[in-house]
Amino acid sequence: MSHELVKTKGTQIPRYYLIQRSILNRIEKGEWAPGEKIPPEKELAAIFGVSVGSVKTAMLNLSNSGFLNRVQGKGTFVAGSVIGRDRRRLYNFVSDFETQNEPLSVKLQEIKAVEGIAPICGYLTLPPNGQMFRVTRIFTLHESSIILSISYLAQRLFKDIDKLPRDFFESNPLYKLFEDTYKLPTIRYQEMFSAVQAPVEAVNFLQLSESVPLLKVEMLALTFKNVPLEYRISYCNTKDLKLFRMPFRMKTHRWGV
Amino acid sequence: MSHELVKTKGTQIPRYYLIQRSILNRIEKGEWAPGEKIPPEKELAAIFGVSVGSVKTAMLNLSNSGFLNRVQGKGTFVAGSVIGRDRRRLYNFVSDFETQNEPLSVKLQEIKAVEGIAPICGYLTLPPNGQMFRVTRIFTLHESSIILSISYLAQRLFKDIDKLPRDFFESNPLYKLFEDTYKLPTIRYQEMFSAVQAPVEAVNFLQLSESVPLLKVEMLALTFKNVPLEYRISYCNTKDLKLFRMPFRMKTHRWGV
DNA sequence: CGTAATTTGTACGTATGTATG
DNA sequence: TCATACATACGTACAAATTAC
Repeated sequence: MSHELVKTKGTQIPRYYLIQRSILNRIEKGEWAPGEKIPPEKELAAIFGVSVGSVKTAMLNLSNSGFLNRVQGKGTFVAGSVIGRDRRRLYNFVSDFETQNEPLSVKLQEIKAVEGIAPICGYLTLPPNGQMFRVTRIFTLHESSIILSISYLAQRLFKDIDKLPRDFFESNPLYKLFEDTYKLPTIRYQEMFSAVQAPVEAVNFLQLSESVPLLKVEMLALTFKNVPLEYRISYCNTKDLKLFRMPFRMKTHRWGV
Repeated sequence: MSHELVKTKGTQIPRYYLIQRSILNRIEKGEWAPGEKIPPEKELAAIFGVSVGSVKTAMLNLSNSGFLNRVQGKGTFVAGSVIGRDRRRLYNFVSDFETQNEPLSVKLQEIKAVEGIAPICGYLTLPPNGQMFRVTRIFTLHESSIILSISYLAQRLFKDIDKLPRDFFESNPLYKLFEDTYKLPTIRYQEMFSAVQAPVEAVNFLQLSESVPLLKVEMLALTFKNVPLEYRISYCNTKDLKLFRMPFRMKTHRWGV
């Protein structure tokens, strides 16, 4: 029994926190991959040389923060991307506060190697002439095009993504592709909202008769250690449907509030 | 010692959940008001006839969900509105992903009794000719007007709010006024985003030379039992600054991830 | 199909550490 | 310095879900 936590006496850092960090470290290094089962509480308690209670606290914290999924009777598993964690998506397109969410369908328009676009290289921590892929997609609802989405990815991280079959892009969300094929789960993301006059590409792709105001959403998706994965610009036609943010609810123990 | 939890044996509902509900119930009824100190763990354990551990679990859940604030050595206190819970606000106006948040200042433009505006009465669960107050405010940054914000409140809930001094509206956020003066904390809110051509009021108040695209944010703020408090339309000029959503982080125990 | 083994969930009791006033 | 109240930590027991036999 090799206790990994050599000593905590004399320190003010709680043991469960050290365990959290240790587990998270293994996940970040890919030692424990998304979907994988990690050792049970009792086993971890032995490994770390602490009580099951301390391991439980650590695992509950990591579960609450979305890094682990715990299932009674089965075990504890490494979670994937943030975005897919909740059953429902964070954003939906609705016509009113009361109406239900409508599912959008995706169509891949183009995937192309590009390089050196000024502010985007900065977001992706690439040099000014950095090699990127540009993924252009259209989101439609009932035959009408609602969103033009343009994603930029570092070629370094997503080798040969342009060789993948189109189907990969249309049957799954992009973050799922990152996670499954490239082992890069999305851990957090930032968003910026603004309103713009529709640029020409948007007028074409969204089949607008003229330049109308569009909701522009810029998103930066990051994985572990704040490494940027994707910078995305979405132009949303909010004439009929508006972008709705679900009220956030966190789960705590199994019986949340 | 009058045990409030008569029995849980034979049921599948955990004790800590019943305690949660009981505490939350007292808060909703105003028995324990925002800011007030609630009995310590040991005392509650005696009241409910359970162990301190069960009370702790219940209180941690309520703390994580934002209904309670716990301070080591002081006690547990009833929290106020969601919006002010985190130190930083959920939304900020920035020019770029990297830039820091800029503090906006508020100016009350007008507060007026109005009635029967079609979809808004529905949002506020008022009859079609319902009596409301309309609060018009301008948010500025460095002398330039960024946001025109129009709030609608039910007169029934906010009696004589139009008699309050202007200062009340300009020195504090609106949710703070709701909570402090009317004892109505904001428990959750929904938002809808869209892009619109600036309407005439916005052109005037935001001193626009012409009609430009504006980010329109509709918000519905709710208190306990999903009672609507405020329906707000914000027109944001995103020419220079964009609406930025902070990456969400939840706290679990004191030493979060 | 029932039974046992595994694993997490709930619950109790106790002891000690640490922040607050 | 001391009492109070929450935080951390241990150990134990049983319940409930899942899987394998």
